[in-house]
Amino acid sequence: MPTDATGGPSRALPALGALTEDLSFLLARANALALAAAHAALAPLGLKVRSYAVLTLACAAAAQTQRDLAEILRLDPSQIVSLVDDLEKRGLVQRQTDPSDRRSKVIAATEAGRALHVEASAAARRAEEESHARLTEDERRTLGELLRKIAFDEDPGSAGGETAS
Amino acid sequence: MPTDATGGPSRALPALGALTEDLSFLLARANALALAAAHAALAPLGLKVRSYAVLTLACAAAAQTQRDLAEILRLDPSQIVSLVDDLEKRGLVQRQTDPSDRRSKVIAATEAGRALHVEASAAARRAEEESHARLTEDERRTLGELLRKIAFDEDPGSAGGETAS
DNA sequence: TATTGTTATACTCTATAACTATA
DNA sequence: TATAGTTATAGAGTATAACAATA
Repeated sequence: MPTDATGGPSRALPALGALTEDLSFLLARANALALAAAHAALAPLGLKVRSYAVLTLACAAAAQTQRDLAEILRLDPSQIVSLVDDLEKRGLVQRQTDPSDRRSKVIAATEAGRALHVEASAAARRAEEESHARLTEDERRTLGELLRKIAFDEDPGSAGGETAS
Repeated sequence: MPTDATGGPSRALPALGALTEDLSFLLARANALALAAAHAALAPLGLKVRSYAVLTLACAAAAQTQRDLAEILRLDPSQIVSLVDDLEKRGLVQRQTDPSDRRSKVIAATEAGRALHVEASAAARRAEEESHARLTEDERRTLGELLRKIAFDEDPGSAGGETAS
């Protein structure tokens, strides 16, 4: 029934031992919790975290090709296809052939897509609020800074180009 | 090629926009990075993050049944079976029928298992060191505290029993 | 020849339900 | 009857390779 090597809330766990000190374990668990909350919040709108991310980018100011989306979301281009397929079938986004390079397709949100995104965005925020309820505004800012260092500020000198999983 | 809605290191991404402010997005991305580093570090030892976690618990002081492992790792008991199967075939852990309740099986690490765990633990630590390189000792402690609040300290009054994903 | 989007395929992971043996 | 472990199966998710259209 559970999914990730992480998961649920409180309920005293047996003998977790040193694991509660392990940053990677905590990261995985916190992420699973936030992910679960987001999924639950988006489900009523017919969205998953992935499709919500695509819709979000489609609503962004700058137009993005599918290739862009794949890079931003670190997904394979072939996975973007099915995500966009689904959103397009539901009239939430449109594929527009880029005139300057007719191989590329720019993904643009429709009016309906933008409307749904407003709702979805609010739902996602509520979910985040729920899973981060124990953090003060200050703590959230701090957490953001620290996570950004791990997620983005990697030393350019070190690792080559890790591929997730 | 990529996997998670997150992933790789630096390399300036196009138009990430407000996403860099989104705690959930940062959490997912940081986790994917740490996970990827751990997987890469453990692979040469024939372990994945999951099997390493099981081996770690099998090496712990307190004896754990498969049911315990399932709860701690938030995995379904049926998934524990195949993880333990694999480790047992390789002579790293043993299933011992609990005399006090012959339905249960306690998972215990063998000598070989403990030896491998020492190596694996070091590899995991090196991987963590790599993905958290930009954090000072102080920052890591802070990050741990904040993540623990999200991962464990959930308000007992709120959520019932979310199931990851 | 290289690249974008697409399709197809295999493989892993996850979710469920049933079965057995014990209690 | 309830629980621990097991098995089986269906569905997501992921990884790869190939293909058509365009550059």
